Amino acid sequence: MTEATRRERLRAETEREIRQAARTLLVENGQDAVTLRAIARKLGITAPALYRYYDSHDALLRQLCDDICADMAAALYANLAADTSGQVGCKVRAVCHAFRRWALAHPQEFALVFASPRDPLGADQFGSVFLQLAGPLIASNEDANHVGEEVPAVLHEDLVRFQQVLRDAVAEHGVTLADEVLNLGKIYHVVQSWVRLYGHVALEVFGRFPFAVSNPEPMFDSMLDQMLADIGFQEN
Amino acid sequence: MTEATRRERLRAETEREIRQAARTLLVENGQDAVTLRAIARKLGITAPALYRYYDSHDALLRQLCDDICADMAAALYANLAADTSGQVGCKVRAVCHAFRRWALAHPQEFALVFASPRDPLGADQFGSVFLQLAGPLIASNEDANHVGEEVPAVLHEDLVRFQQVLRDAVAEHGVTLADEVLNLGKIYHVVQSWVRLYGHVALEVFGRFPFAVSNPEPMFDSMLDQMLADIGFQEN
DNA sequence: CGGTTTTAGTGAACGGTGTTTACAAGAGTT
DNA sequence: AACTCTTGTAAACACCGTTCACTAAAACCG
Repeated sequence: MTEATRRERLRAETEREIRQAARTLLVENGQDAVTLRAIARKLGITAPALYRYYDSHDALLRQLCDDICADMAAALYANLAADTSGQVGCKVRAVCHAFRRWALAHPQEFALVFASPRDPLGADQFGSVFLQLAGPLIASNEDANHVGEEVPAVLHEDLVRFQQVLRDAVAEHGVTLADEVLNLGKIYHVVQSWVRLYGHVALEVFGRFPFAVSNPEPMFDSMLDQMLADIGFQEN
Repeated sequence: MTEATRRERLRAETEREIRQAARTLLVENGQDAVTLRAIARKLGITAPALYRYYDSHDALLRQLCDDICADMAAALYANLAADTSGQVGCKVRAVCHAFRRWALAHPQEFALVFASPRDPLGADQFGSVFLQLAGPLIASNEDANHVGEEVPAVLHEDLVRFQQVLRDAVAEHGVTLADEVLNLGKIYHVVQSWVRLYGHVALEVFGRFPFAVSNPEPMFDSMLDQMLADIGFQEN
């Protein structure tokens, strides 16, 4: 079964421990606490040994970001699967709520992955995770609304590119979409929804609402209602 | 004139230099480069001397945040004053564009002030700067629209509190607002606008749009159009 | 099996960091 | 002139990322 040699197994195990130690440090003590020496201390080895696994501290942080994204994607998919209502609107709500809950429960991870002026955009990065869900959800809402709705002409080029991204994402799930379903108007509203979703969650996680909000969840719900209405889902 | 003693003047001058050195380091080399020793080097003094001015590295960073906020506020007010159209919609657009331009031109500052999981919310923090502008702008649009519009009851309490914040902000400019003008429906839309504005700008600065956007400005303009329509300003 | 190569880990070192402490020198005050 | 307060220094401590020479064990190979 295990085709790996003994050494490869040990190496994989150590690498797993490194990632887990880094993650624990991030969660419990913040980004600045994720130091090579602290990680090494947790594993009972010395700091230079980590260079056998990662080229630099920065590379290790990048790996950490990828792990976090993967975990969040898994959490979102799990919440999506847990919704058995069959109604698309409910599924969208479930995913959005899961995103908010995850961000609030993992503020350090959210800040690291989301709001650092890092490299332009990794292939397996954050937004793509969320929007790989958007494709199938749109696909399952076959109403061809928003057709012919006015979308500024300057945006067409970018929206068509995004349309292709969504089409590819859906294709991986074995579904092909007609242009009437995935029309530009709807795509535009998806982007707008992403802006609002991210805006609300980031403001809440970073505590940057312009006034004290006693309980932001109803405000989030209210925003979701409007988003879903804009995007063309019938009221729940 | 100068009521300060010689020593007080020197101290104030040194403090000014410290702030400026910190700012330069942040802009030119990123947040990690804002080091006590680097700042001291720029001033030709040693690092421990800085402890005569700030309790800790963290306190200095907090001061830096306040400076940045003040500068951005000044930039926004300048752009507001530069718009002589007299039309409120144009003024709103000017401020929003100024915010986006400032964030894109100062990504390091934006990231530091905006997206670090710091203390809940400083008194002179970011959102408040922007929304101190919102009050007067709303005030100058006397149309009592959105009256009686449905706003979820759970949000009333928070919105009333925010209403008071805006009223106070406007009062500082010597204006008092009637409830019909500053009604809850409009307040709600202001908050929603802040969410969208922040969402777009943060996504753009951090490069977290889910697909490559060739030129995000038209998308921003388009969002502003919809925002202004939602909030009840007549089309420009 | 014996010899060789590859690998994972060590320990010491370099230059960097925030911070504390003891101390010196000048400015201001009486 | 004597005293205090302020502003700076120098040395030290513990930590950081990173490099380098080196060891010991694992894997490979004839």
